[in-house]
Amino acid sequence: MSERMHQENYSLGEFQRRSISLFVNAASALSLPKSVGEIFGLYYSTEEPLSLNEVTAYLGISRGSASEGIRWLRGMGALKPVVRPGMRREHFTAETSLRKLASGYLKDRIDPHLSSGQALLRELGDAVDECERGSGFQRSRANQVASWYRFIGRALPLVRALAGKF
Amino acid sequence: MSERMHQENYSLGEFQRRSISLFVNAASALSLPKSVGEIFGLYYSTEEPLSLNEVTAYLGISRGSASEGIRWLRGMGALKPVVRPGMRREHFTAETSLRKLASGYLKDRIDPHLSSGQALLRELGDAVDECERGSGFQRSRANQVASWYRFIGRALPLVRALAGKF
DNA sequence: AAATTTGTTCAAAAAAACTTGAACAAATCT
DNA sequence: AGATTTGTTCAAGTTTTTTTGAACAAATTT
Repeated sequence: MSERMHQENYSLGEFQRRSISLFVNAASALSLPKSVGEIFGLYYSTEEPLSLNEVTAYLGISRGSASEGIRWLRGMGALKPVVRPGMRREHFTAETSLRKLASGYLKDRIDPHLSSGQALLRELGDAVDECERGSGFQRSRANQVASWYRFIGRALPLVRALAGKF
Repeated sequence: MSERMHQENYSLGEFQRRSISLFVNAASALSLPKSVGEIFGLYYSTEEPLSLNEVTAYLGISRGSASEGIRWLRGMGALKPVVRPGMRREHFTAETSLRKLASGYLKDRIDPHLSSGQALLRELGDAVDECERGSGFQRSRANQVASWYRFIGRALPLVRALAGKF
């Protein structure tokens, strides 16, 4: 055969396979794509830094998926670039600080919704005020949601802080 | 036309429209279907208890969606059946206790993943133990994830408790 | 410099999630 | 009872999300 095996059959160990299952489960809990869970699980369970190519070889997923997943994980700070001097290309390792992982996730996936939510909340308040006959019912509901947002605004930093203890 | 308008053209007020936007946004933050956000937004912004039929009339969504969405919301305790005696059918109102809403959500969407995760975590630990040469690396990773799960197991009740203050 | 390896991008394919509407059952009304 | 209203279920249709793979660019090797 004239074809060289351009993608060695990297195979996963027991520990890696189980880590991957664990993080795929976590990804599903957070409504993240399965591939993101697989990729992070692989990094988390592998001591050596890995390149994109190695990820595709280990997981048997396409380059597109791997690229996309790695980009996302890196963007939220779950993968750290490793400077292996003299090494061919970019390699990464898993971030293992729960505080950083949590912050990254919150910043990327929650904060945007939170601020757009606050804008909508303001509009809701305006609607009640302007409308004059802001029936007591509407007024009290608007106040209640506002207090919920205040709660969330305080609870999230608290979670980040607590996560730092681990 | 021999057709009777079997679905009056219920129309939404300003306050309702804005509430709905707000909860659609929240639904998206929680990766819930848009229709669920719409339905809860409608209930939250409407003083009178509503039946499924009224929901479809107000929102212009199909009975299937409404049924599905209401079932889900009721299942997690976000809608309360109202016993309007002498009233045609089941009517509901929005639950407004943040503690109950949060508990319901956590119980329905998080707890299941959490316990399946704990099972997987146990398997991971077993894998490390059995394998004998549970390289220090693997051992320490397994311990770390275990501590994360412990953290989450404590943080969630805390969130529930705090949410009770609102 | 040609050939090879590595990574990115993006259109098309596949899969998953959501919605619709029609058939059905149960309750309510005439 | 017959007709009507209300709600459920589920197969089929639609939309959205995710994955793939091929074309391209940059870096590396020979």
